[in-house]
Amino acid sequence: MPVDLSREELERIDELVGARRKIKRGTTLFRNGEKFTSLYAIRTGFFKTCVAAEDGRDQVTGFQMAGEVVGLDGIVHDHHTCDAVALEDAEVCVMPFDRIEELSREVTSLQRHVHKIMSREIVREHGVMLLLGSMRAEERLATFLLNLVQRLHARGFSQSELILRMTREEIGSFLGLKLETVSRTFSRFVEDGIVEVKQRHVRILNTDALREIVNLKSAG
Amino acid sequence: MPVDLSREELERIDELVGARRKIKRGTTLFRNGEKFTSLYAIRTGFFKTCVAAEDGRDQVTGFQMAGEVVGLDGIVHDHHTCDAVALEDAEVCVMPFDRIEELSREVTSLQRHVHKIMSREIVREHGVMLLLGSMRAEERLATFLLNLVQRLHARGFSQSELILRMTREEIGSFLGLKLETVSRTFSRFVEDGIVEVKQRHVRILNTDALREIVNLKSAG
DNA sequence: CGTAATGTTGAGCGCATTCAAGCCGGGTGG
DNA sequence: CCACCCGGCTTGAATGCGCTCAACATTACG
Repeated sequence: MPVDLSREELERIDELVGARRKIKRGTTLFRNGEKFTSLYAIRTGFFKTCVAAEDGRDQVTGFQMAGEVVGLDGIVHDHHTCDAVALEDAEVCVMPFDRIEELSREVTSLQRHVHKIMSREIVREHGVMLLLGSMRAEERLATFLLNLVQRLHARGFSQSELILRMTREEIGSFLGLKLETVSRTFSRFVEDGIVEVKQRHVRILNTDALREIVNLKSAG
Repeated sequence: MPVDLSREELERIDELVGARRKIKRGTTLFRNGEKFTSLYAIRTGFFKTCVAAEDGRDQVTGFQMAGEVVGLDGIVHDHHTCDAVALEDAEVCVMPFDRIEELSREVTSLQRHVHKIMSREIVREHGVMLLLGSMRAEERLATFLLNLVQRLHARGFSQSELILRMTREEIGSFLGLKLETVSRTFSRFVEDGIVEVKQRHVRILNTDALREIVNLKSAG
């Protein structure tokens, strides 16, 4: 948790980090219906969260990487309402929510931090709603790639190269597209010289072109 | 705020309700870019919240009614990232966020309540993402109507009759559809005897049929 | 090395959109 | 009181984007 804190505050916050937990690729950190006890800070690895409709269809609601927090959905009803699945071997810090609430009554900056994390998630989801509600396939994929590479860059990775940890189907589920459409859209980007794609390895050749696709939208 | 509280706690919470504010129909409670200071509990009236893309398109992210809270988006960056527009004359309680944080350090049940409100919003948005990402027009509108009537019923209104406070275009924006599609879908429901529609007045004749539409989905 | 999972590509279709015309209802001013 | 206007709504016809279905290619993995 990268916040400005005094040493004393930091020591207090160490208290709330309970056990660490390793999650094997393909297994769940928590599942829809399970009792909610903790938030999880991702240390390493990559997750997806998804909600399910009764008929079996599911919607990926987000992809999370190191430094991000999952589990906020469970607070309202004391039970989780989505699944968190590791897309590669991962490790998380388990932060019992009781402790978080207890500590954030004493440490103002932690309280503030928790509020911001939740608000950030709300704002992020607003962005996804905009994407799902009004963008076309190319815009969605361009937005997705830019967002992903930006978050990776903030973690010290390349601005132009990335490895997708998720399948075309999972990307499609997140973006409200079928996997074939995702694949075709990738191919169009490749034809246009915007990216190189070799399976899950993506190299962005022309970031500005991606930005244009996002900004032109239907106005073009 | 309907929570179980001791008398003392209730008195403390009264402290955080600052002024009330009246919002005329068509005007904004807050706007994208404005400084964030407070959350707002809706006392009367009906709001929409919407985010804007650079090119002018906007996406309605939700409709809010009495008893619901708006403004959570502003916490992360100390500025609002969406607009809240009154769809009819409305009145809200202004709750300065400083006071909320202060008080919720002392009143455990308030702290818990604030966390639940934010988590509830996150879960609600998951549902909208599922809708936008994987449902067809009929399912979206059926889901929308059922949700609206259920929330109204919880406030003492009819289970089967409602007045839409928003235009077809606003419904469409929320559901990721064009206004013509919303209109056509309403017409289809009318043909099928599921609802009666006279402008913004809607009477649900067959709730089960709406539920079926939602649950059958593409599996049908 | 063989099998299953994942990804690519093609052809045809269908649902929602686009474009366009007309309708309804409420409000305003003559 | 009626004529008019304008925003909101409905409906029709044609288009097109993304989906479905299907075949094949590639990769991962036991």
